[in-house]
Amino acid sequence: MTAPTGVPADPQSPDAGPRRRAGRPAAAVLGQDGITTAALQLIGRSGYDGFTMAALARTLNVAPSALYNHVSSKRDVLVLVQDHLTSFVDVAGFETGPWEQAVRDWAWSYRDVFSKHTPLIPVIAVLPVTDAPKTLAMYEAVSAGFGRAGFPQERIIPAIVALESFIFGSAYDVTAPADIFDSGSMAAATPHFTSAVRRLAENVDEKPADVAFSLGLEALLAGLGALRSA
Amino acid sequence: MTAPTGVPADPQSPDAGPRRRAGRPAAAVLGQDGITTAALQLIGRSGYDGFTMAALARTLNVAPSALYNHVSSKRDVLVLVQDHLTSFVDVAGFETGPWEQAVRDWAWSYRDVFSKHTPLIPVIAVLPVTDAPKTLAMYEAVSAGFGRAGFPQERIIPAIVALESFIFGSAYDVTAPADIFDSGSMAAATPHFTSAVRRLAENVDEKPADVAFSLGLEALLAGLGALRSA
DNA sequence: CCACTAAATGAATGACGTTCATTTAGAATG
DNA sequence: CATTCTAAATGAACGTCATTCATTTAGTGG
Repeated sequence: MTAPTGVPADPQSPDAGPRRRAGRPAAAVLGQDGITTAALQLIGRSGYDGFTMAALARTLNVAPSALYNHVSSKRDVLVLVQDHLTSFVDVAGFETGPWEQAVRDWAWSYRDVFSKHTPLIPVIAVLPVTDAPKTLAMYEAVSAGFGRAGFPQERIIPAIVALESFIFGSAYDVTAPADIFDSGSMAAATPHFTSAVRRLAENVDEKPADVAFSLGLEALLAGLGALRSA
Repeated sequence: MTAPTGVPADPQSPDAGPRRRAGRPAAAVLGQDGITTAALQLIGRSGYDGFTMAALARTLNVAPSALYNHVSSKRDVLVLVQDHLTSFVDVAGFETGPWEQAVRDWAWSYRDVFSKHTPLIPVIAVLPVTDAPKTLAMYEAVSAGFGRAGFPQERIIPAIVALESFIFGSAYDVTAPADIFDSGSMAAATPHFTSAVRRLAENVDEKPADVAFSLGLEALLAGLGALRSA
């Protein structure tokens, strides 16, 4: 219905760079790879609040609707980002070193990566591995390590899932405000809790989230390690 | 600007019940308690997708904007719901029974409650306890139990946080699709993982999420329990 | 009796994700 | 070289939400 103008006027504000005309450009918007890295940049710059399809399109000098030629939903973009981030998780230890240290390195790096991306956790946690090849590769490396370490086959997946659950929950913990346990005016009514919190606050050297993560991880390592036969 | 009619015509569709007139009714919209239980009902009926401020208002026979007299944001409602749900978590064991069984009961019930409310987890995980009195009460009961069981004061909060992290992550796991680990066409490229998954699938008696949760919880119980002095 | 105030209204706003008809211009085909 | 095919981009709608605001209403307390 709208009168086509052949060369549409650029409606962008003057600060925006020159916008590509319609038609097939040199290499599209760079496809899913380009979208993924652009999304990662945008998230790094503006956080997940500023991460909007419109903002992502602006980053790529493209109209928002153009994104839907390469991706079928915003959730799709999040999945791409998630899978990309997984390649930063350290699984090297599983090929060489002892099981315990391998799990330690893996778990810490896994937590660190996603503590900066907690909005992805609800997505990852229920995502079929088919939709995330790099994540699948990570599972393969970890599974192989568990097998080599002498885990019975039927315990490998449950053990990994248990560790992952702990990791995801702990990633949230990293982002919690420092005063999350400050009971404020209710302190008198909660003596045991309040005194325990005070003791925790006395330790100024280590971050509370790291203390809790270390404690839980070492407990899991000891408990799960006992399942090995070798 | 709009001409006031004194008695405004009810613009609702015929299926809606009689709408209250403006002004101060008998007991408001029931205040925060009423909103909380209405929200819980609505979520139970329509899930978190259907849980919208408009839908919540309709449940209460009220205009959406009226909710903002009692609550300052949708997130506020979620916090109210979260705190209410916490009262369903079982902490009875901490007052009577042995520590291990108390933690078991607590952890399982905690996971079960929030596995049906995973959209609340990002909210809970970073929520200051001041904003959630019932949650604070739960922490008090748990802290007291840990103290009685002989935990050193400075380890109580980290231990609870570690357990909670594991619980939150595991709550997501409960909602994961059954085929989440089906590697599909990539099966050949991931032999270790694929064979481990196959072994898991052979167990038809127990749900995978329960196996993983039990495994991780028992490991944590053993590992953390060793911290007790008594 | 009157001023005060809690509470409800409904219209308006501003994001945001997503859809769709249409256009464009390389690539492929003959 | 002409024609057809098609991936990719456009911009104008939508529809859905949360949230705000000026205004009205009706108990309550002085």
